[in-house]
Amino acid sequence: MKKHNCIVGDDESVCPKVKLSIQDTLDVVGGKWKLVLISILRDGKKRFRELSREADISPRILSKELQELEMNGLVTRTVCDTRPVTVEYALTPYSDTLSEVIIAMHKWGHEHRRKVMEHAG
Amino acid sequence: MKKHNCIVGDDESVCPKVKLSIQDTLDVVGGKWKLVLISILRDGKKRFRELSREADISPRILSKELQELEMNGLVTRTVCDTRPVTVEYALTPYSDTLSEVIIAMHKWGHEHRRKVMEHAG
DNA sequence: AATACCAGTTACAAAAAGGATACTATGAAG
DNA sequence: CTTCATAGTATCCTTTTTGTAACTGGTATT
Repeated sequence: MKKHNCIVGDDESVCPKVKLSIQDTLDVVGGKWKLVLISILRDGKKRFRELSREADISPRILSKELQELEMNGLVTRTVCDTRPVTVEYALTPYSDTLSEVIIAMHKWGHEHRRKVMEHAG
Repeated sequence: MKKHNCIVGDDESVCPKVKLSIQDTLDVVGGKWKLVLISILRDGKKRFRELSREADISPRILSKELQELEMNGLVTRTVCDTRPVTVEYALTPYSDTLSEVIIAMHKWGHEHRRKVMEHAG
C-alpha cells in the first residue's frame, strides 16, 4: 500500500480529499497516546512525571510521543530553573485548532459507553 | 500500563473522564484504517473490492477492519444475489453519530495541510 | 556516604499491525 | 477446459508499536 503523499495532482477518484485529510490528521495525532496527552494537557501544563502518572504511560513512550508533538508544533517543552530541574509541557495556541476533534471524540466516547452499558445492563 | 477498564468507581484524579472517553473512542475507531473506511462509505455503500481499491488496503487487513466495524455496529455486510456473488458494505444509522468526529478530523487535516504547505512554499 | 527525586535514555522483548503472495470457492463467459 | 471476476482466507514475513527494567546524570536531603 503506497504512501498517500499526493500533495497535488492526484487522481481524485483513487485518493479523494476526505480520505487524504483524515490520513493527514492521523499522521499527526493518530496512535494510542497523542490525543490522550493533549486532552490531559488541556487542563494546564504538566511536568514529565505528572504526565507519565496521569496518562499511565511509561517514560520511554511518553518521551517519544512528546517529541513528536513538539515537532508538530502542538506542545512546548520548557526547562524550569528549579532544583531538581523540572520540565514543563504545555499546549501551544496551535493545538487549540484540535479542540473540535478532541471534543467530538470525548463526546462520542462518552455516549458510546452509555449505550454499551445500557445494552449490557 | 493497565487497561482502562474502569467503568465505575474509578479514581477521577488518576483516570479522568476525558481521558477515558477518548480512549473508548480510540478503542472503536482508532488505528490506521477505520475512520478512513467510514469516511469512504459516507459516499454510499461499496463492495469489498471497491473498498480495497479506494482505500488502497490489502484484502487481509480490509477484511479484519470490516469485521471489527461490523461487530461495533458501525457497518452492515450484505451478500447480494448476483453472479458472481457480491458483498455490499454500508454504514449503519449508528455510524452517523461519528459525523462530528469525522468532519472535525477532515477539516483539521485539510487546514493543517494548508499550513504546512504555505510554511514549506 | 546513602537515599531520593527529577527527566529522561538504553537495551531488550513482546505484541500488534501491515504487507506480499498465493490460495479457496463460486459461477459465468469464451 | 481455460479464463475471468467475485469475496475473501491462509501463510509467511517485515515493520512498527508498545512495554519492562535497568540505568545515567544532576541536585538535594539526611
